[in-house]
Amino acid sequence: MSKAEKTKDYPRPSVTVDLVILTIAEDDLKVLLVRRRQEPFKNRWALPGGFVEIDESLEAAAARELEEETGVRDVYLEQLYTFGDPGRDPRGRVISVAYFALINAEQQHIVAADDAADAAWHSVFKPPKLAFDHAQVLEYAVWRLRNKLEWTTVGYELLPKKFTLSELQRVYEIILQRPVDKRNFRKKILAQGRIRELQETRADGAHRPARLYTFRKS
Amino acid sequence: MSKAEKTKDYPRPSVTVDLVILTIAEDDLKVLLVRRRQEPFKNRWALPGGFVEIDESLEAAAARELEEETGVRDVYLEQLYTFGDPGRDPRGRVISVAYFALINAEQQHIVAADDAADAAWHSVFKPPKLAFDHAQVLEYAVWRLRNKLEWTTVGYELLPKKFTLSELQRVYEIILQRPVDKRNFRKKILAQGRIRELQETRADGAHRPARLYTFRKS
DNA sequence: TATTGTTAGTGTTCACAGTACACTAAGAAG
DNA sequence: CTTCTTAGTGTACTGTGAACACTAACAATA
Repeated sequence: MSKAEKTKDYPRPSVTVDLVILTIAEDDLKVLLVRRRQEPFKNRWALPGGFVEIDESLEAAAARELEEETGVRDVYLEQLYTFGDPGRDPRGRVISVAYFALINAEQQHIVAADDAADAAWHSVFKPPKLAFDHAQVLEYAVWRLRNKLEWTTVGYELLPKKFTLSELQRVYEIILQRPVDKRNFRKKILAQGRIRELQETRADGAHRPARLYTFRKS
Repeated sequence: MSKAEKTKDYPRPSVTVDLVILTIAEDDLKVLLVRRRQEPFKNRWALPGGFVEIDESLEAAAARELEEETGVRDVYLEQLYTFGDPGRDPRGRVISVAYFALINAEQQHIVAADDAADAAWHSVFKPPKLAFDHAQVLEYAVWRLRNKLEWTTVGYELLPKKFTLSELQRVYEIILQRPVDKRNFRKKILAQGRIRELQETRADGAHRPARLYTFRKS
């Protein structure tokens, strides 16, 4: 900032936001990708994103793009990292602020805006070849999600309001890609005191119905 | 990125890097600040920083600014967060990618480049009023450093090659702002196996000399 | 209506890590 | 040789994470 007075002397890069939109579906962790219709990387899959408007905060730009792509708002959204290597976009200098968003199964109605007609969910664990440096961005997002899962309550963002402990456990197993002990898991989660037991159960098959819980936002 | 094809339609923000350069001195955690000579915030202290050149990576820009301000290179440097609220700079849209750097006592020869003649170390715990949103940036840097201290080996970046365990403990106490138990600290640090005992001691006063250790980069 | 299949739900033991806590060792100064 | 100051060391307790197997409740069907 010390030299901001010289603003006009400097050629300015373009600034975009790229979104890693994650959800749980089909017993897998999925990322929303859009197929590119222009060069460069024509027909490759890419993370959704777009330019930051001149009078809009980075977070607002990310939220706007998210809503354009998925129709959802008011979901978990966090800044990830800023990627700005010259050469990451063959058309010129583009600095991209990556965000990651978590949406739950109830919010997965993709309304695919014009510029994202070819949007689809892909497994984050075996994604297609991605445009730009998006493979790196995605990898970092998954790493960050795994870390946050252990220290925060982000897991709940991937579930609907009411959920069973087995569903929550499955979310952890899918993200961490390893089995989790049922008893230890329940003990730990309940000890945190972040969820409230409901006087309700859900039966979904030929077996004992599961008790429903809800996240207690404090 | 999906709309990058329309680059030319968008007014571009300026992009800068701001640096939170931290060191241990005078038994305190210090940040390097520069006094602004122009409006806005004339005469206020600010984090050093500057524009990202069009063909330079963000990290390279940060390293370059760091070297301009302090003369040091090859030190710990990590991207912190990107601040981009419209209005954070009264002159126009400026998006700033914040980095934090750690330098040790031996590297504190500030060579104050032209544009930073008024550079000085200030306590991070009671800093002067800062320009722009730099107070927020600084606060976030300290929070991040505290976290990293517990999970990584960043602490060693603040010490010279050879150091005593008491010096290392003091670094932890200063950053965490709480006393640390000597025996538990030594046990934990030695158990990590990240430092190597040297066949050397240092006497600096009327008391038993302390054994020197060195960080083992693996 | 009894049996089978399937998921829900529950406690205890053990290993390890973090924490609390007090004395001896080695040098310099006087 | 006494005093002062920092370096250096071990043990007991507490809480947390990990391993591990059986009963409960329902639907389906024989």
